[in-house]
Amino acid sequence: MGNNSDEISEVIDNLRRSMKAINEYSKTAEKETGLTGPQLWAIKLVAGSAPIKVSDLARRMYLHPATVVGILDRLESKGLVQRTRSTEDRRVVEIDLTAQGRVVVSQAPEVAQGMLVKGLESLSPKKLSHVSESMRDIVRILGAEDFPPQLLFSQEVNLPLEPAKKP
Amino acid sequence: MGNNSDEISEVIDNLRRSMKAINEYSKTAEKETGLTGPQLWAIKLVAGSAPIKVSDLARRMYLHPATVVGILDRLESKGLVQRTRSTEDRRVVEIDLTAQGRVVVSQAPEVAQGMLVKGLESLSPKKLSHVSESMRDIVRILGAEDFPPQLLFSQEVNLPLEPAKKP
DNA sequence: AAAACATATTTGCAATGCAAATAATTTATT
DNA sequence: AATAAATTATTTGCATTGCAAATATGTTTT
Repeated sequence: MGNNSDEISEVIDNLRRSMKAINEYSKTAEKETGLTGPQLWAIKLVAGSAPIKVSDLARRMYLHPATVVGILDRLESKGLVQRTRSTEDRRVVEIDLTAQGRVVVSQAPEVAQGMLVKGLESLSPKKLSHVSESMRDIVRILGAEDFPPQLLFSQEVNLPLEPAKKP
Repeated sequence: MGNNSDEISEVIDNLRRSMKAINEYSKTAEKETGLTGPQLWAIKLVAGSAPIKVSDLARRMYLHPATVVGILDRLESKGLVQRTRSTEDRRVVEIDLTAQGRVVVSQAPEVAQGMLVKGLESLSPKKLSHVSESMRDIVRILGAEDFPPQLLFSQEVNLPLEPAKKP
């Protein structure tokens, strides 16, 4: 170490800045939609793969089912989601968006993701590949290769961890 | 857009993975120290610049003073910090570490930061400069250049936003 | 049929976080 | 000097997140 030290601490600062910025933008989205972060996250996940079981939703959010039940209670009381007990397996509850919920989701900004997509698209291919490689380095350093991505702008990521339903 | 799309979504995934990893490590640190994230954060800030006023601490944590008071209550009841009312300005309360608090801070792992420092140090200078530049790009994309870094391993960052005390 | 398992929920708890009100003190204004 | 205004920390009240443990109901396995 020695003269790298400034560059290193700059990288870490910038990582923290990015995290803070992403969280801030998510806070802005909260204000615009009237939903809290977890609520927004949950409703977007629902929007992406409705109908979804409570347990699956909890799995994707890495939260305890009891926590998700609370979040769903609040979303339901705002009229944004609805629960229906499955007829196939009467233990499970399927979560769906209401019409109002669809409106909210469609208007909810995806600010951080949106900015990132737009900004990254504007980079030269060379620069983009540097960024891409750098993020891989950071992920490797953090030993986070196996962390599943959490909340994405594309719908077909984040497959459920459970086996598919039976025929 | 088009064929960049995979690379872009990979960057975003990796950014999220990193954030998640950093948060997870902070959770681990919580378990080891018996302190919650905000408590650990607060006590480290105190350690870095004790004695510190409540209002300064709140400013540095970007939290409402009332919130910080609650955190300090819990740290104080664990015997890790102590409050002393300033004699110069009897409105202000100075926060200090207790001996026990110093022990906790000295043993508290800085996992995420530690791993990053170590990992970044092991990169070749060329790679490090790519990483460094890439993080600058991301910060610029997010418009986060002016976000102050929050929680650093070095003590002399994060200067208070208030004017210096008068002579 | 009984035991084991799975699913969602309820209850009870602790912590974060804010806003508004309050008490004490200092600074500014008249 | 007296009053008004501003600052500092705190208290109170509230909503939310988050978990663990217990419960109710239903399904699968033995």
